[in-house]
Amino acid sequence: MKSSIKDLFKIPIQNQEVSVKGWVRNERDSGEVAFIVMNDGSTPKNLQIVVDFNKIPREQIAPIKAGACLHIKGRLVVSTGKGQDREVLAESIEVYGLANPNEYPFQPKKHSLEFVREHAHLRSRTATFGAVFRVRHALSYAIHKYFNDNGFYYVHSPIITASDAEGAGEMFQVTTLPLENIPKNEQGEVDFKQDFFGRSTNLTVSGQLEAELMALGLGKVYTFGPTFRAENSNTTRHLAEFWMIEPEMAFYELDDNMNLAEDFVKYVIAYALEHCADDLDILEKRLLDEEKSKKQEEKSPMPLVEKLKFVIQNPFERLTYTEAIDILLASPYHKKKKFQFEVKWGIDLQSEHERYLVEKHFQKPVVLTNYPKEIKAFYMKQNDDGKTVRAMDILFPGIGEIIGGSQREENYEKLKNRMQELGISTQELWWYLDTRKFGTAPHSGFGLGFERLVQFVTGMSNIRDVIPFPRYPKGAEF
RNA sequence: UCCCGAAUAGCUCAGUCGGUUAGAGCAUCUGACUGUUAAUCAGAGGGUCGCUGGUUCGAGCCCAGCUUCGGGAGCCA
Repeated sequence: MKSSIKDLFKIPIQNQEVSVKGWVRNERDSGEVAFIVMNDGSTPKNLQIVVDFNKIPREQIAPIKAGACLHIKGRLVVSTGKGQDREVLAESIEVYGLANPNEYPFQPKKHSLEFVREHAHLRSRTATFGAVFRVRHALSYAIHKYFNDNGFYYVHSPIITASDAEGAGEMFQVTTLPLENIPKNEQGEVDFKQDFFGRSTNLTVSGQLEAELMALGLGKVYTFGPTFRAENSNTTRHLAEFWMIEPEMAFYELDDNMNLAEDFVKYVIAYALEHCADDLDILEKRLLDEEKSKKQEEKSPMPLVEKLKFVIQNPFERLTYTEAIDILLASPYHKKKKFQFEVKWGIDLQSEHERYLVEKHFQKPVVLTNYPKEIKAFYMKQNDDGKTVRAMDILFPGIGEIIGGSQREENYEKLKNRMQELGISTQELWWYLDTRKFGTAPHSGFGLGFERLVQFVTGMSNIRDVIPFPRYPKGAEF
């Protein structure tokens, strides 16, 4: 295998011949020598190339500017300058591709995230986004490792589905019908019988229902794939295309589900801390720099790495929805009428309420359980009180709900009745109901928005900056 | 989708009360410098002030609409 810059930082420095390929971050000359700062994406560290004009003519490196791609052959030596322990004395330079400085968008200076976002096709070459995407990879790998090591099977839920019953949001229609001449039936409705699947289909909003089918046969499974919402959401926390992790476990009850969720999320954060220390260091400095101009109350209470360590070292606070409402009602915020939305039992908690609980009251992740059934999905297991369901949401500081899950209703009659109450077609979801008809079992699961996890770990405030090519309303350019 | 804010050089931004030739830092280019760390120093080039329309003797500045971006909210993960 060819050696990367990451490798070159690990080997002993012995004046040996090395080959470096990468992109120029910065270039400067000083009298008889020039310095080229190179990065190849393998590590956040840059490698300094020293060019002696007695060996390589000045004219040859004159056109080399930030953004160019080079192949350097030279010797790995101890650096005589400060700031790095090693550097490469160039013996030959092959130019793979120059970058015209009048056109290449990134200059050797600080850019705003907004500007870099507009050049998403090139942003993996920047220090910040290199770090974000390496951390994203590490988290992704850690997720698979965790589940694999704990006896879960990775199942692939379909991207195209016919079910629209989950009610998770607006969906993207999938069709081969000609848009300029849509076939209609005798009632004047769109005739989906002529469509590719012979029925109306859409991009999946969740793999949960399919994961349940698989769990009730394989035991413990998880999905990790793209999901789609056609909501007109313009926020720093929503995407039209995002990746979701959805474990589903037979014979797990609500407490087992909570234990798993907490252990899982702590594991993947710990993995990132262990394997992405350099990247997290860059991201922590970036965040501190970004927050310099903010008011004290808007600043993060602790630096990024400290925050991540705090989360994995302390138990999450667990309480019921009812207890949470009581805390909110007794809070000084409520008494001073600082909440914009009314607090009373039965409401769906607003962002401001979740933030109060997580950031002000407990100051750590919070797990809320046993929500009113009216504000939760049809498939959640109903409690004996007739009012609540066995739901659990994990709330994180800064990003709100990161995990939503529940024990599922395994009783055929109760599930069917609840679907009918909510006007969900039991005929369309006959296959889902079948699992309760044949050998039903208690089971539980949860969903985790992957990008929100990446946001939390990297400290990036906009979700569009933690996925390489974000999809959002009016945004699908790259 | 709703509320608030913004759009001026390649980037980040300033631009006073509506008034002559629209500025700065960085980047770029030219030159200087025997090892720099976002090098430094000297000089130069670089503008359809987001778009459309309006008010006015006169608009970067005022008004309206549109577009895009940012912050917050809703929907949610």
